[in-house]
Amino acid sequence: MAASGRISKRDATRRENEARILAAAEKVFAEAGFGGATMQLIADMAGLPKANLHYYFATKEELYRKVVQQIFEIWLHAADSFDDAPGPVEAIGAYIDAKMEISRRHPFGSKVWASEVMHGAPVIQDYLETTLREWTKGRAGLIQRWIDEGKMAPVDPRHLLYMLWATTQHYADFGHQIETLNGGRPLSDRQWKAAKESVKTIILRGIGAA
Amino acid sequence: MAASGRISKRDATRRENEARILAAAEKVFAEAGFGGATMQLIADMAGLPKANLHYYFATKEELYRKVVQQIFEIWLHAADSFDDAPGPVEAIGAYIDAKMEISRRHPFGSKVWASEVMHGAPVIQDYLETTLREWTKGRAGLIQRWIDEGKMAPVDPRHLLYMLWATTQHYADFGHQIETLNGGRPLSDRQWKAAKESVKTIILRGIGAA
DNA sequence: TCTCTTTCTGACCGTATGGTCAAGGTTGAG
DNA sequence: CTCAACCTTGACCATACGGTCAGAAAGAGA
Repeated sequence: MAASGRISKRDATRRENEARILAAAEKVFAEAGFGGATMQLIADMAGLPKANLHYYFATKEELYRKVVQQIFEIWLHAADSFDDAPGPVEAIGAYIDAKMEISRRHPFGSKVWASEVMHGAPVIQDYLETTLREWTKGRAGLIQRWIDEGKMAPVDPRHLLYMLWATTQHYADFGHQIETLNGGRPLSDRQWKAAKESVKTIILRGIGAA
Repeated sequence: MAASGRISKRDATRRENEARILAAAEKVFAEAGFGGATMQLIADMAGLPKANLHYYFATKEELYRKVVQQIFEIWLHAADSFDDAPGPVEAIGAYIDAKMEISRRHPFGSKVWASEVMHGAPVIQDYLETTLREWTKGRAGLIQRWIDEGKMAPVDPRHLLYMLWATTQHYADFGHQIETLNGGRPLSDRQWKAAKESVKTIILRGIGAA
């Protein structure tokens, strides 16, 4: 029974299996693309028989959709940093920090998202047209207000947002390239910190807010 | 015979067919990913029977490799802008212009490249380790010199380069998202110009070179 | 025109993939 | 303990895909 806070063994197993599958799927979709990913590979990586995947997720599309949605949630949540800030320096600084952290912690998710958008967003087009459009409109308005109040230089708010997305996500999506150019080694803690600082410094100075 | 400047009908056809196939392949690989792309679809788009593709390109991998190489060439060529410039403003300004123009003219190529790198660069890893590594080292050194000469603010040259790549390529790779946020319409000439200016303004001011 | 080489193509093949299913196991409420 | 609901899985199926091939067509040189 689930009426109390008690979770039954069934519920626990279900949750764990779903989580395992989603994690494996995220990785496989990121590394092979939707077309290149196979249910068998995801199953192996999750340590479950393939038929079991289809018990939890009827089709490959459905599984993929869940993965993409999961990422979108994380994405949106990072935007909170943007809100409760008095001005552009704090807001954008915190947003860059948050998004860089996501790039570091969820590189697979970022890649799946990038892949989805690059392929014309067949699965999450409606999100783009509703949630993301709203979000963008709101933040662009906020930035415009800061400009009007003289808190930053007059730049096109939308292109600034694109720049923030591009720059931060690049560290996840092109992580392999960066790693190669770093002598084949992943960025160290110190290097990640330097990356964050570089991005923040250039952009904040670039918008005349530092 | 081809000893003279004369091109035989055969050579002409060959060239045209290869070009058609490569163009179709670029588009299909960009829109579906390597795994999602099918030789049949590429063939249809090129207006040739599938078996004919295999006459010109033995395998799907070989065709894909050619597509990626083609892009890499264009990529490198854009870097010329970087060289014959007296200082950061001219060099980086011209580089941004060139790369934005590529994003606009070759969005499919950019996507294929992004996809390739995101999947761990299985095909062009050697290019990353040789040509790109050299190129990056050279430009980073150049930027460092400008910093030492007081022509720009002290920023990490590599992270600046990543920022340039990320920002400019974003307009190709995430073009669909940008289009959606633009009310479903592709960016107009005017908007592309504004994009270029925004990027240049923010980055050049960001590195204290404007 | 004749002949040799290159190009073209419909039909075909083996394989891998997404998805199904029926039978058997496990869990938990009453 | 019982039974219904839920979960697990090996075996199976239809399809679609990359790639092959034999022979027809077309071009180039003589």
